[in-house]
Amino acid sequence: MILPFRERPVSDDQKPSDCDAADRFSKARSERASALLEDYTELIAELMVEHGEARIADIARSMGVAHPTATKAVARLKREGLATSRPYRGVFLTPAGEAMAEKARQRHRIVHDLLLAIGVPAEAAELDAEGIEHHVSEDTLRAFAAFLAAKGEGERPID
Amino acid sequence: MILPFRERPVSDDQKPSDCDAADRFSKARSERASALLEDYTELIAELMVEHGEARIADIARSMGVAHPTATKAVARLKREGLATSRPYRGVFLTPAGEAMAEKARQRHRIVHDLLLAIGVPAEAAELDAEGIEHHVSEDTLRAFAAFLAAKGEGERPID
DNA sequence: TTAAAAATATAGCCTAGGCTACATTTTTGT
DNA sequence: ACAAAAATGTAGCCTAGGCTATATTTTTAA
Repeated sequence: MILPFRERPVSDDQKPSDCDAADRFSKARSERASALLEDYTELIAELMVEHGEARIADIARSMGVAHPTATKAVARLKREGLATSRPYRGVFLTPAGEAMAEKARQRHRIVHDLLLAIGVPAEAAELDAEGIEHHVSEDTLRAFAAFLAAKGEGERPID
Repeated sequence: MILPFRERPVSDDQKPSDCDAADRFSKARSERASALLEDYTELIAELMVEHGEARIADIARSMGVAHPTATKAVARLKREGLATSRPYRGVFLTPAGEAMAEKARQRHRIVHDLLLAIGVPAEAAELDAEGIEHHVSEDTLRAFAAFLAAKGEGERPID
């Protein structure tokens, strides 16, 4: 016999520390949704530095997608006020886009360094950081940075 | 002037350790795609243990989605051979589904423990583990486990 | 300078994963 | 036993994010 959810004894439901599974899953879902935008802004910023411009073809190649997919993504970036572009010209980040890219870059670096500090092989750290970075909250990031600082690996002269 | 990608000087392109950005992004994308299936199998397994059955309503509530969304997800689980169900009855995991749930549970626990060991606040560890777990490779998981073992926190009597 | 090549745009299709609204079946309680 | 409530199913809509195919514009090179 199944009781309606709210009438079930609380202790039977979840541990007190488990602040409702729905919250965790919702958070993870919304992070997944914004992950792509962060990836694109981060990549565009990187291309600007490396090549002086960010072309659709380069973006598509680096993201590993067909160019119409990159075009669509850029359209969404523009819609969200993160980028600008004009037909047949490169893509540029707005200040908001730059800010997002910079935050992503920092988070990526810290996550990557932490994985290395934990003893994760370099190649795995490289690959996994990309997925993990989008799910690291401010609190967690702070803890990572503190851990790195304590290990004396907080500074990286070359990036 | 922009050269076609393949003709650009390699050193200008990316660092040698950067085994093509496209690979990283593709990996992250495919992980995002399977993350939901893992979440559902993990949740269904948990509901089976806690309530003796996994109803659509409970699944939807715990995932924080409307029930038709849960129904669709279950349909996909069935299509992929991870679950079975009959109209107006609960959902059951196949052996493949059980295996996926068990792997997810293990990964979740190790990631969660690692975050705590690093010094992440309990609440943040709880929330972030949900998103992070899907992006942790076997190599990285092994490194996490080794780190925990070295810190003497590999064992957790209660789970 | 002009034809070929490369880059970009656009149209149209697909799947996943959300949602609401509404129909149907089970379960519950009197 | 049966009406009300709860659970489930189903239809249909939306957006994101993939893709291919085809048109158009820029760039390159002969």
